[in-house]
Amino acid sequence: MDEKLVPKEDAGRPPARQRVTMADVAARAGVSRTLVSLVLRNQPGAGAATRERVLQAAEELGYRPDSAAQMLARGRSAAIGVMMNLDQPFHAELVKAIYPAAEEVDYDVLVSAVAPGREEHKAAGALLGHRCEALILLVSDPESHATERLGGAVPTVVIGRKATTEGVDSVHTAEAKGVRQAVDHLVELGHRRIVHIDGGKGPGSSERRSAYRAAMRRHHLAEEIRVIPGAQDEDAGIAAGMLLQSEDSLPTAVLAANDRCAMGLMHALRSGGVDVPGEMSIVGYDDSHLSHLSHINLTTVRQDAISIAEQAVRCAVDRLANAALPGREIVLEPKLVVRATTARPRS
Amino acid sequence: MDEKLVPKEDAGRPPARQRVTMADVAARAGVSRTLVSLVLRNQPGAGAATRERVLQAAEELGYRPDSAAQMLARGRSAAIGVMMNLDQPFHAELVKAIYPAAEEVDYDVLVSAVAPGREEHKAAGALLGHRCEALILLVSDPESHATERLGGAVPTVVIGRKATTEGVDSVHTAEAKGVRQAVDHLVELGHRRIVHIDGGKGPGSSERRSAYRAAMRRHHLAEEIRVIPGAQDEDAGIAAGMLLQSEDSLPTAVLAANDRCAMGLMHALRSGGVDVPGEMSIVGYDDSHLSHLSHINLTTVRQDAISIAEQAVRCAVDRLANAALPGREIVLEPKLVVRATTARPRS
DNA sequence: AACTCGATATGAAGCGCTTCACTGTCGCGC
DNA sequence: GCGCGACAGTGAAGCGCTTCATATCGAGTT
Repeated sequence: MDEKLVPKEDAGRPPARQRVTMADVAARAGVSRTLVSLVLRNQPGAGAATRERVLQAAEELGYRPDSAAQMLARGRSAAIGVMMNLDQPFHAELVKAIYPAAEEVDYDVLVSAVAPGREEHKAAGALLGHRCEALILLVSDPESHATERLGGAVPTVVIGRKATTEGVDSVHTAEAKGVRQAVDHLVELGHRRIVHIDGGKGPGSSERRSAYRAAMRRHHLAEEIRVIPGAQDEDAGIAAGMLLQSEDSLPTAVLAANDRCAMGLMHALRSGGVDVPGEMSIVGYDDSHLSHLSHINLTTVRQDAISIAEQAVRCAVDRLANAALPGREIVLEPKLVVRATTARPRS
Repeated sequence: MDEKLVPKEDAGRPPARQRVTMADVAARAGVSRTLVSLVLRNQPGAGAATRERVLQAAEELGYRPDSAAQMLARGRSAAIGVMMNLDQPFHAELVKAIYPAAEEVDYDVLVSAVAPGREEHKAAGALLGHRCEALILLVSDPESHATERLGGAVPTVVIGRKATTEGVDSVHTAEAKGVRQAVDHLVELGHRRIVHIDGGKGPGSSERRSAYRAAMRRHHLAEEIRVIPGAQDEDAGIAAGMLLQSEDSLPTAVLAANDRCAMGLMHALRSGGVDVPGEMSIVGYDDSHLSHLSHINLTTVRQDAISIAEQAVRCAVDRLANAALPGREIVLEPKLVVRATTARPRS
């Protein structure tokens, strides 16, 4: 008899705090497990008094539903998986925005990060193992198209670049437009020698590169086109800054790969005694934390993390409702934020 | 008969890609589900040929074990939950280091981030719902002691400060020692007017504050003690930089709350024409990405994310093996990294 | 008085997996 | 030639939950 009651405690171990289960709550409230289930999910079917009793019992026992069991029983996880890269501050912004957006449509969020020794397919694989119903991939390597196929039939949204797989949605900003706005702004101020430090193989950089070229041509500045190979970090900006200063004459404006790159550039220039924006104007990209800072006050192109997140979640949910939807590409408008690092050229 | 075989497709919906389950793999390989389970977990008990056949069947079907079902059946999740704050770059470092450390001891990692509208107890609660066997809390608010109690009997490790709850372990660096090293270094260089910009209510800042005071006293510099209230971000550094420049005379050295704060300070000083380290030496705290950068080259106090992560995982695992362990406090040695922002005072 | 009905409650089945106890089948030693 | 252990493989139970079909009952309806 009591073997049945205490099946787990034979192993000589201390009483081994058993998990509080629904049955415990049911017993304490003197009702069936089914009813506990109903009450805890706010489903109708229980009387007010009973409901109260159940809630109290749950509270007293510190009951917490087991999400694994829930999902198994329900046949769905009610979770959206998000793959991110911890090195990218913008990813952090996106994830922060995805949480509320997913909650809005009653989904949990599972985060899986790419880390050294934990490549994209591993990170995304973990999400699939947890039976996430949809995947949102914040890619950092624009070449890694394999990951977006990993999901197979699971609705997948790629953030940061166009998806290349049939049936995979994507959300990103119109890089070209942002770059064009930046170039237009500089040209309007009177700049002609506008250099671009590119983002190497980072997300969006090839688009930005060609948009820069196109924008320059539109202003009949084809001869002034100059792309300095870079990356999306401070070091690239510093390197570019030193390169430029080692040359005969400085350009009057630089369009950096992103804010971090712009920061590095500014640092290098100011250390070298170059006045920004007096002698050189600088435009960043991202409108990250950095750029707001009072003394930095970087002119930059803003990508709106909140709308991106909302759109991505919406894509996922729509496709969840109708898997046959054709792949969508949602392109958001970036916005040039003019601050203090751009001005008329001196000459 | 065939009702049994296709129980789900009656609902008029399109064939509804069924999840590939172990039974599918078993059928295709012509063995029992049990055997598939064994093979997939590399357990002995299957012949080499069969094993091969099963693996191939799984491969062909794109089978992926359902971790919820696994955990339900096993009675354990084999996962460690990590609560982090996406705004803290150092948390990112820690999480990156926790992944491999956990893998080492055969645990998965579940990440749950604090975000606007998703407070600590919610983030940690989600982890508990997923039945994480242990919790690692990367706290950003040193006052939020309630979260560490949330886990109840679940092994909990707090990173970043001392735990205040019985039976909760903690891992952090010896703030005092790091600060002392920094002050010693500055004093050795000949500085006497050493100011500290504190980190407000950020993690570790009250410890650093009092360690600064103590270190100054040890050098008989009690009269020079000066703490400027700040925060752990660039803005605080900028504000402090402007404040200092508005005064009659500058101190010769500043110990900043952290690297970001130091960055802001440097920015403000250099914009104001103050030479670093010529006129003023600066020491940061964290040894984040930023400080390595060639042109920044910040002297700073390193906290070793990798060891912290390893220790935290070890604490969790140890307590998992023996819940009755007394609460441990693991204090790691910080290390002063001398770079280019500190030098002898000019005078 | 027999009935229907909504509100409240229950039991049993089953989600996909692991585990445990078990069945065959060999090959080997005595 | 028989028993025995090792190996290969199986079936059934059960993890904690949801869901479906069903039971119970007092109040209205006819």
